[in-house]
Amino acid sequence: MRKPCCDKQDTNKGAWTKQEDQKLIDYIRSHGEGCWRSLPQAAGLLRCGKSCRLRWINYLRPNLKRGNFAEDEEDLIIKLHALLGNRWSLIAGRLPGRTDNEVKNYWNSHLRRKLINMGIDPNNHQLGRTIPNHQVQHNTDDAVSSGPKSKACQPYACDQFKSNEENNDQISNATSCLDDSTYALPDLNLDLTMTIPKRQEHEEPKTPMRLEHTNSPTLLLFI
DNA sequence: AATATCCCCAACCGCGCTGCT
DNA sequence: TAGCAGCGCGGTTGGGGATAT
Repeated sequence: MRKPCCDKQDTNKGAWTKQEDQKLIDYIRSHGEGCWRSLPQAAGLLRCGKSCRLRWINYLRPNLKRGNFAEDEEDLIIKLHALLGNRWSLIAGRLPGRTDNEVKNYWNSHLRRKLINMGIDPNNHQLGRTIPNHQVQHNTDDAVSSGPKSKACQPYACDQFKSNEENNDQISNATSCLDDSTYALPDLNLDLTMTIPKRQEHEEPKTPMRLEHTNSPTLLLFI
């Protein structure tokens, strides 16, 4: 049995107060991010470290964009979701000032519905068709080296989409508002190079993560 | 104006990954 | 190599505001 991340009896839960926010901001300004487990005590907060980290990353961090997503941000999220599935942190990494939580919430509350209304299955980015098994071999877990976490979403099968596009009038209608010329993966010209903001000088450079996608360019993610 | 329902989003929870001993 | 601690991620929840009746 895993130990809880903190002694929950002594921690506040729920919405953060302005005083708590200020304590967290002050502490991180003078000591920097990190050591989340010991941070609450050091900062005089009755919160668990996880809660502090989340509050900082999702709300208090400087340079966060608040408010509505621009149209180009929406398009980018849809395209990246088609490629990466529910890898919200990777998707958010391509949207300056946006957090994974924000992107995830926006997807679930707006973009999912938008795709559904357009007749597109938001889980696999297909146009309302069941995907034959042999055409979804290159799923997210195969394409992106990571653990067994991803279970909700099949990435976009570009060859399937192309064949649909040739034969189905519905498709051009449904995808028109997504800018057809860029929505189809083979033409997608996304630079998905990702860099770690702060790498210590003594650290070895990480090996790029290779995303291989049938009929699509190889993508390298430096993480 | 009051009540019900819907929807958004901040926050929580559990689990996997990584690094250290 | 195993065990542990800490961090990060994705899924889920619930409070509260917005909207409908």
